[in-house]
Amino acid sequence: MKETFGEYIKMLRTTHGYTLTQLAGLLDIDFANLSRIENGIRDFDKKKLSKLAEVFSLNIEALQDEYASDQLAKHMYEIGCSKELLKVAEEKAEYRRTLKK
Amino acid sequence: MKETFGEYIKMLRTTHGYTLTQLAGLLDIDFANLSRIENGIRDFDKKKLSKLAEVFSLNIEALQDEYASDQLAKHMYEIGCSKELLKVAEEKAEYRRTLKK
DNA sequence: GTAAATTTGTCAAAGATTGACAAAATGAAT
DNA sequence: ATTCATTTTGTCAATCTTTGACAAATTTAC
Repeated sequence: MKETFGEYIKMLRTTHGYTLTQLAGLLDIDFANLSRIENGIRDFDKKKLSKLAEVFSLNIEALQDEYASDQLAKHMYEIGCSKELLKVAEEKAEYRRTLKK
Repeated sequence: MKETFGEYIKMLRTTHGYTLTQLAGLLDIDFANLSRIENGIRDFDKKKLSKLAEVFSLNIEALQDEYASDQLAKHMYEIGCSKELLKVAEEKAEYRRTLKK
């Protein structure tokens, strides 16, 4: 899925014909902040993922992966992550895995 | 470099024969917290990277990359990042790059 | 044993994120 | 062009997280 998590939510919302107010109500969040989430200004609250999955009948594990990959992509984007830096990070992540065993 | 940033600092400190108190003094941080940083309990403060580079005569850009890759590795480790998830994240990071132009 | 060094405990201060509501802007319909 | 619904932006207090600071406990080296 090549879109931000916010764009994904907006797609879900519009294809289901919901307004911000309606979806925000179902998710129990402020509609103005949902707007910010869709536009990438704020993050979607991780704790609300299960509710989001419920509302749109999505697989929760898949949704969590969408979320996690989006957060990681954001991190990578923010640090201006080159291929080389990513490679180093992968090795270091692997190293951390070896540590905790 | 296959170690955490904290381990890297500890290596630098010990090879230079500094105690926690001494290095903490040079970096202007609390020695107890430096201990936590070395042991991965707390993060090194990004804003102190230039001071760290100064103290050990390190290339600042290389040090910043060490730091960034460590932070990314930590993030990857924390979410239990699989190869597949990382691949998706890379694509999403690329997508974000295309957006901001 | 003890002195130095390191680690752990704790908590207040600083910083970042989120919730909430108001107000402004956009857009669609007529 | 006016109105009404919707979306976006502004603001700020509340909440959550991180950091700084110092005390106390533990470990290490002699």
